Amino acid sequence: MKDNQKKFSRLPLKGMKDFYPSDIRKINWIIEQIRDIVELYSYEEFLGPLLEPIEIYAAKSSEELVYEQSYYIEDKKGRKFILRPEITPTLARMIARKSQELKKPIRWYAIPTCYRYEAPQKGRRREFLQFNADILGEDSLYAELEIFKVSIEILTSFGATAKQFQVYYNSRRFIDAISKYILNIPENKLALVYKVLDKSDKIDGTEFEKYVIDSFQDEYVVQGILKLKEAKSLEDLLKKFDNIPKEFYDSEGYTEITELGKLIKEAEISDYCCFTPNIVRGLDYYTGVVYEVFDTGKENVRAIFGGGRYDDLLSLFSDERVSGIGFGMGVLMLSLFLKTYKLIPDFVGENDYSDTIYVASINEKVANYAIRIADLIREEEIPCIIDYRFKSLKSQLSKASEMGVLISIIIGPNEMEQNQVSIRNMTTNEQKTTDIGKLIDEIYKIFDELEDADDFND
RNA sequence: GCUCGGUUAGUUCAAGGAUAGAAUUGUUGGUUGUGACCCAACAGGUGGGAGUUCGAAUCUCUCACCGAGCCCCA
Repeated sequence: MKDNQKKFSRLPLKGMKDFYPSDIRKINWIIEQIRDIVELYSYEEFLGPLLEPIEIYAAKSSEELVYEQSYYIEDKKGRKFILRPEITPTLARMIARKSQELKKPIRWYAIPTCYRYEAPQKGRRREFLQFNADILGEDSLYAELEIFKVSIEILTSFGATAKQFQVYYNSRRFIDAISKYILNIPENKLALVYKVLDKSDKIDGTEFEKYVIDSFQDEYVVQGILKLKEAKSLEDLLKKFDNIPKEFYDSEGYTEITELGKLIKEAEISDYCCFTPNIVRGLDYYTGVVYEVFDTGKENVRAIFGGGRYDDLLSLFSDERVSGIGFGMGVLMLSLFLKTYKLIPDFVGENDYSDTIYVASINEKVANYAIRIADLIREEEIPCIIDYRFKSLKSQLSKASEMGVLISIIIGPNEMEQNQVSIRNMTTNEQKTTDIGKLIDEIYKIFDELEDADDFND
């Protein structure tokens, strides 16, 4: 009889995803690899609450935006909280709380689940994992260099090459200097310059030109911005301008870019890095060097990840000035990149039972004995599965074989009486009966044989 | 929020108004304590709602969801 009751939808909520074991295996594999890299650089993991007060996000952008594009919840007292759309404000809060106590520079990373109420699309979901790493309290450009190196190493550790991705960097201070000393743009229009440049890669040539003209009526400025968009290198860019004043060359922005270029060269990561004057990033709080990592191919147009330097991150929470540089990376976007270049090996998604022992029992009378045997094996930290069907040995071994188990243990009344077990090598069909005391040794022996056979095959 | 394309067993696909099929997966079995092949049985489906129609998986509308993009992107 079927009941006619309506069943609920099996799908997760819009923009959310169910992670089955095979999905989790891939995600974990990716995350572990990233973790290995940042821990080599001695970054420490932190994490904060999923809920935060709305103000700490609203302060950075308009409150409307936060309400429109965030999940927020109300507690029983009617207070509104936000499901974190990013973790940087939480980081700032946590640093501000203990800034006197924490040794600088601070190197921290986090892998928070974040939420944004937006239309899902390629590389973007409403619930997503983000990897963040930041250095705080290190003002020198070596911090930038380190962040670049970490970014590059994360990707190369997966096997990605300089042909597949590039770090495009710039400095907002450099744009400031160009604007101020060369283009004579008033300071209150700087934000507009950032905004226009941020658009430059997103809309095509003629439309962009129109957009620039609409934004700045001045012909000289318009030409200047177009030069910023087109320049392939620093020298190339500066060649396009006549009469560059000395103040420009003395400016913080110019020296920062040239210094950083030098550091990149010395660190031998020039192949991966490229100065690109139209990279500015959308975020308001960036003040210095900004960068984005792009897939160089056509398949993933979006940035894989990006970051930059922010000088007064703590300002929301304290008067103390701590400068930081960091990046945030969507794990989903990274996995798309890795998939594009086939950098996730097939075995990652598959469950591996090759180190697992399968215990099959002839009948239920030996169940207790079988459980004791399994515990013995687990005490050795060897994974062990018991088949509780106690049916035909045929079906039990068949199951073990299907799963890819390499060693099975067979237990019946005969073995139990003698305090023995039968141990079967599933690849060679060799089977022997031994005393319980020798079980573990026998298991290791078979594992060794299997490994040798494996080496021989290679 | 907008535009376009989708939605049929767990999965991949058929059926283009009348009986929804296959492959694969899953479960069980193929006789006493020995797996991989093979065989059999069983299980499992038209996203929700409304309309047109004698009759709708199929045509129309609508909602939901999925996908590609746009806007946005902390």
